[in-house]
Amino acid sequence: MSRFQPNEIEPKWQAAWEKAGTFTARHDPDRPKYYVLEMFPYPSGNLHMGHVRNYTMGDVVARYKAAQGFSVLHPMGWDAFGLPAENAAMERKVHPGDWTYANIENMKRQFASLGLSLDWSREFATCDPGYYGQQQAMFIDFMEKGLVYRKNAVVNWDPVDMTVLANEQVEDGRGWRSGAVVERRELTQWFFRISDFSEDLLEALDGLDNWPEKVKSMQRNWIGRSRGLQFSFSTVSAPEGFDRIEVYTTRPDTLMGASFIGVSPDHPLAKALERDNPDIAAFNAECRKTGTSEEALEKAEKKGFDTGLRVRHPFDTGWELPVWIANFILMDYGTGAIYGVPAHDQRDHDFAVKYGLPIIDTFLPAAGDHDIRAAAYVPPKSEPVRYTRGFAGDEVQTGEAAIEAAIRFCEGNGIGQGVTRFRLRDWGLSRQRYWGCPIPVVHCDACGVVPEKKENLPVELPRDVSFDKPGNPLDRHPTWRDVPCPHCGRPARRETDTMDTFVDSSWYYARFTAPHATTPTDPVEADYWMNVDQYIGGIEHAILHLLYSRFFARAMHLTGHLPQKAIEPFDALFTQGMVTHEIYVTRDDRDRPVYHLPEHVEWTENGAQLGATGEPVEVIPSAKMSKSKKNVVDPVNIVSSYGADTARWFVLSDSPPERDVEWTAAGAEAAFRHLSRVWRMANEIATATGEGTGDTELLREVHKTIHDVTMGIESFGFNTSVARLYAFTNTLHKSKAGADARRQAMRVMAQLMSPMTPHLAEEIWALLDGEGLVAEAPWPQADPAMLVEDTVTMPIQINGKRKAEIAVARDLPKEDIEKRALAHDAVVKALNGGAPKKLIVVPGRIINVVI
RNA sequence: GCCCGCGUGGUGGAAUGGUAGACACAGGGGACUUAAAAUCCCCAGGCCGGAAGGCCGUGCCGGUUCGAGUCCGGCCGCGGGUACCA
Repeated sequence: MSRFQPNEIEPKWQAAWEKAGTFTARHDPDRPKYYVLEMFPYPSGNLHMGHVRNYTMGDVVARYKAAQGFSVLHPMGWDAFGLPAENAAMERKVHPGDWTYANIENMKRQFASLGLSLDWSREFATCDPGYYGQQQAMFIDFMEKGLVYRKNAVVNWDPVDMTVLANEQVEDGRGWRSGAVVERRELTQWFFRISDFSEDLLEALDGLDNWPEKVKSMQRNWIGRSRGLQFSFSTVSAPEGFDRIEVYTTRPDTLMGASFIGVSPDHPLAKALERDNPDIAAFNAECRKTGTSEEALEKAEKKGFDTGLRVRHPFDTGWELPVWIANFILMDYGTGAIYGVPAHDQRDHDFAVKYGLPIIDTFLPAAGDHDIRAAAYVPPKSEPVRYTRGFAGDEVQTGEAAIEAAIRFCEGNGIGQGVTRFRLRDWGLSRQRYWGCPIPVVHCDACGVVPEKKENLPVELPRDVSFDKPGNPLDRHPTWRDVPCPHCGRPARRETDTMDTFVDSSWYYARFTAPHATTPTDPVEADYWMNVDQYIGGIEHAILHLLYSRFFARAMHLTGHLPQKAIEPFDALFTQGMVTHEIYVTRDDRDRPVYHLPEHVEWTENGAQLGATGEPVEVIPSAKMSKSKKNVVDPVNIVSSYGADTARWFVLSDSPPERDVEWTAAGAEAAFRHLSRVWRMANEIATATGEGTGDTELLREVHKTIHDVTMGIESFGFNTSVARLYAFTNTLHKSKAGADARRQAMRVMAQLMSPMTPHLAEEIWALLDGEGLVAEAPWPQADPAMLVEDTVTMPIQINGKRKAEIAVARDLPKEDIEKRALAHDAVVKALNGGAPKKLIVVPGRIINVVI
């Protein structure tokens, strides 16, 4: 017998599938469709284990659903715009387009070796003009529907490189290349009105029954609906135009505990004051040196500046409160101004202690006490508390009741009004970069902002650009920028901002239903294939990508590009865990981290070191594999030495799909050994003859295995399906059943393995005279009658601890089980002549004797 | 900081509130072999014990329950997101 040789059988079956057109999606009105989609990859140039895991999972679902008779759509494409291409252009003097398409070619070849059941005829990259041109057409439609607008927003500005930085490019407040302190700078930018959909995007989450609760929970918090009071304080001797300061609070019941007013450094009042006050200007400038990310702002040391202005408390005009500028107040949320209640907010408490501001309690525990000097008192809003400075509602009431009472009271007294607000901000889509989808508008001195004519789309990126200077090459392109106005024909300027790459990935699922259509979608195809029945991707996309896609589907429906049923485009979502790996780092002469690929690191008795130089390497615990940290593993080596089936089997077997998995080399060898063993068994069985014993027992195991493996796939418990197939391999190996029974068992096993190890499954299927391709064979059915056992083993617990077990007939009445249990030696001994306090019998499950 | 997860043997993990550790990896013992590889068989949570058996055990502390890895509360640690990484 020859050996198991994946590099021979895998290309053979890949060719057979291609010849048969097995994976070509067919619009077949007579069959139920199933659309399975994995989040498409960024073409970094190399497949990594995270891809293998993600796409193998999707492939299991796709192949399984096909076997169940569905007309399956399982497409693949490339999320091809983005920063790394521009970085490559700067570092290696290659054109971003050339770099990207070369990466795609390379990765596609690697993909092919995995034997995924993909319909490559639908492939596209988001950087194809054919794709982004349709995106531009939709942008224009969105403009017409009022879903797009422009406003000022802040960006990270590198004053040395004179360029806008991504948050990722800001390290400790400094630009990653220049090392310059980053500043916040305002630019006019394009926005989608996603916040118009806040309520709908929130409410509709309740209907997404097949989404993970954690993702819905994250989105709910992100959208962040809050109920509160908006009102204004009247100011004392403020600059002109600032007679009032508008604030929003979710805790109006604490108004009598107000201690100060805080405004954002970006608040109009703060900006007005800094014109005449150099100290305020200096403070604000200092605040603006914090990056734009929420994380940076929130983690920064809380600082304030007393403006000297005062406001009057709305309940008591003799009570004046100081107005501070505080660096932790975000201009983007609420009104950019708050009042601080140190007694009931820890951040305000810290601030009050730091600057010697009063701490005034408004409520205390209903029973007991709380030292308000030491820490803020912040009980859950649902907990009843005793109001010491209440002004509406009962003395003892919950925060929730008090908030509503306070809103009613204030509204009744002409002090502001109750409002519902959302944390969700509009989606800023402008990027000052080259490698993205051009925003298809023209700026004309006479006509203003004019959309490009649709017949002129796509607005293509110019090829001839240089990256020798930082900043957006489109901005300094000699000819691309200067165009006639589409409206009046006079000289005008193209918009040089491109779109956020999240726009590209917000509708690709819809484009896959008609990837070659001359409109963004084709109504007939969209109607047949939408929605995505199963979407699979990383948890890191739980909020932004998925929320933006939900918004985009709604916007596409409003502009006639998707049917009503597709406004929630993903019927079911599965978030797989990440593939993690240790990180290897050394420091450069400026003590900045330099990351190293695992393949460049060697382990010695002194620890990890660089293979080339022997320089010691610091090992940082496992984290998400990312190109920037270089903690990536190349699966190509595994495929070339063990074959795709081994790689697939391994990534499915070692960890539950939703959990992170740390990649190890150890398991690959074991996976290969197992598949070799299965292959050997199939060869033995193929030539076996004669009768044996235990045919029925083997058949029962076959049916139990069908059941368990099927349940595993249905519930995304691929690792348990794999474990079950391991166990069945052992069973079949030990079985003394006759040749026919073992052949039948082996054929079923090939079918059950086919979604996971499709090449080996085909080989075995052919070896055992299976009909046609196993990839096109119907899924085996478990016979329910074969699944039930006649006797069951029941554990006997005494006081909740297992002490014995008895075997009873499956349908033995409860009373008889009780009798049998009480008669058991261990129970008799434990009872010592007495009667049990309680006897719990769950038939088929457990017996618990309480003494 | 805030939001969301996760935490089980040496390792990856299994377990509708009902026998914790299935199935593997690494390890140990044995068979086969001149030998090795490969393959096959067996052992294996910890502690005590020759064994029978006993005690402990799912990050930590507490609670609900006849019964908690699973549910609830509070900690600790790790990870993801934090609106310009994708």
